[in-house]
Amino acid sequence: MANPYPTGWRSKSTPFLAKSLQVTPADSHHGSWQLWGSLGTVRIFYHLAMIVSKYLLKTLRESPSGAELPSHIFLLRGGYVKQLASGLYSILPLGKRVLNKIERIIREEMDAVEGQEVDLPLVQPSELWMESGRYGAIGAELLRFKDRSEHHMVLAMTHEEAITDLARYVLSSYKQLPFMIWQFKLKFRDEPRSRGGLVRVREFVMKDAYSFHRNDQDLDAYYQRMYKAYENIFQRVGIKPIVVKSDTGIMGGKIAHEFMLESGYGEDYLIISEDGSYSANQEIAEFQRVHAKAVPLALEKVATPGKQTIEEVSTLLGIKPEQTMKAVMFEAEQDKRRCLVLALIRGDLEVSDVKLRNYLKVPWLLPAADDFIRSFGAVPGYAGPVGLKERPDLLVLADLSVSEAGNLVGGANEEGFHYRHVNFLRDFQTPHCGDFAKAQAGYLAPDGKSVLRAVRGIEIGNIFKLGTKFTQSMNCAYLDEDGKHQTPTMGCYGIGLGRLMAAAIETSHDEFGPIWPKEIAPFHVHLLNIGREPEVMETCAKLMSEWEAAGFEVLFDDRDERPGVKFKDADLWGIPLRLAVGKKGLAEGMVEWKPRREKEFTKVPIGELTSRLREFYPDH
RNA sequence: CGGGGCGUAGCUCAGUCUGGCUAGAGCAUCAGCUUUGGGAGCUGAGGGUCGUAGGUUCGAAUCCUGUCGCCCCGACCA
Repeated sequence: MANPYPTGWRSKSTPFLAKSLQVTPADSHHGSWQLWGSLGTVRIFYHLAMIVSKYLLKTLRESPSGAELPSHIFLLRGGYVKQLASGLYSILPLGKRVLNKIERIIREEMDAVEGQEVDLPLVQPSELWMESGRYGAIGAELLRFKDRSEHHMVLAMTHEEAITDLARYVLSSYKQLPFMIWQFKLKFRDEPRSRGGLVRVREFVMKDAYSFHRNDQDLDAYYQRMYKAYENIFQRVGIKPIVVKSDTGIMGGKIAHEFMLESGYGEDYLIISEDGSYSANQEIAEFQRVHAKAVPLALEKVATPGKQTIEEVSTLLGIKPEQTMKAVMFEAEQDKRRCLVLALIRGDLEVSDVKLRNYLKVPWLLPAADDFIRSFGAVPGYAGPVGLKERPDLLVLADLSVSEAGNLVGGANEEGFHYRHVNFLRDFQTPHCGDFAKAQAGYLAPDGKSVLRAVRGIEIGNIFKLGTKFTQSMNCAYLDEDGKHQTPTMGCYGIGLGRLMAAAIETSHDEFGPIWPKEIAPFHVHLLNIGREPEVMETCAKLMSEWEAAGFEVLFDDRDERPGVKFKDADLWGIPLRLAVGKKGLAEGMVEWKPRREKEFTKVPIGELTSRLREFYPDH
């Protein structure tokens, strides 16, 4: 370059600035910038180093209205993301760097379990989803539309169908099994309500992995390896998840685990035993019922005029709610027939509709309409199982709290009357007895050895033994040693990247901003100058180029801002190490060394910085 | 989908109840000067069809109706 000071002469009164720091585009073909100093030219490559004055980000002094979670506030204030619409976020360069780091970690862990990375379409033909049966089973969350040639299409909310389609194309022999295919891929879910910044969004990138196996034993073994891989991933991003058993829902699988971050903002309720031996999502959590065995007394009708709720009835009769029986009624469709579901449960417990749905194998349950209830001879408010005529479309389900207890007060199916001393088998029967109750804090753990407590959690990943749900419905098969067609069994494993980034902040922040774990911080080093003296700027330029050459990622805050502004932004950017170069320190040959996690800085001789850096990042 | 709240400058908000001059402040941005260790000071500048459509009125950010958007609680969530 002929002219070392081509543009941007800042100030007539401080011409030395132009010599100390002048940033211009380098040879435009190299996508880099050059810093001029008396040392000569320093070329800066974007992927390794960045100078703040050229970086596309914007920090906010105040948090935008509506942001409540620390992760939401800091991601917006720090310039990591920007909201475009409800549940839709633009990722800015700084946020993208964090996501890239997360991707790198996940890719390494997927490699370690022999995953093969692919990329499948977001837009998919509806036929594919009809084939698996999910087109009808999923509601408005699945976005459906027509393309210009009137083909029915969907935006994929997950990729089981597409992956099974790929698997049935490539898979022919047992010799190919097992294998695992995975991708980082956009998902779209038309959520009824997005919330909490990146915690629940409508469009997001997910790492989704799918494994194919000859049998359940092989799937079980691989599932365990994936479980371990997930533990590695979360540990590396600085998160300590609670792992819970979870609902397998209409996916039809067998076993699933969710990796949850405990958080008061979480959408899921987790049930955990005090001794730590049991944990499950509340949807499916089990517990041990406590009930007194009693000698059945004679059935007795009592007048309870106007008393419909458990509370009213038990108060009137002077008994405890646990001596009553509640009948909760739903409508469901089973075998294409509209059915009345009469769920019986002890008065003090609550019905879990997830458990009901899973037992009945139906996708939905609706509260039953009054006239529908009456058509079965039951009376809303006074409904009970006693005296109801058996019908094929009447499904009576008895929770263990009812079938194993006795002498309960239940509805008489007559306006204003209940029965005392209702007993299972003697007064009513049903083959459908089981666990249909929602577990609550304070109940006994399934093993009876400790008490359950409830915490809220954010789901940050799941692993799922799918079984043959997709391979069967979509006709994915292979030939075994005997030349016979066999259906492979599947597992699927997901992690939402944006949510993971938010979860990392939820786990690690202070009042000023995030404290990024070393492995996912957007940069390794945050370098900043205090004062604009030539020697300060030159030292910064020299250090930057030295570290860049050593492979460290450096963010240099070269702005002509007051130290306070730079420190505040440094906190907001949360880079693990902040190094400040100022005239005073420089006079002693020192630079200020401040890990983000610590309150105070220490002074380090300039000559030792690079070796200290290597100690700070031993894995680098 | 039910309940609640909010839409005024890039961001945070005042003004709306009780209609009335050219629609305001702080922060941010641009220019200049000063300043330089935890979000500086002064001077000046740019930036808003007050979400949108209609209505009432001599006159609407303000009152009425519709509509769109955003947030929170609940329902929902492979």
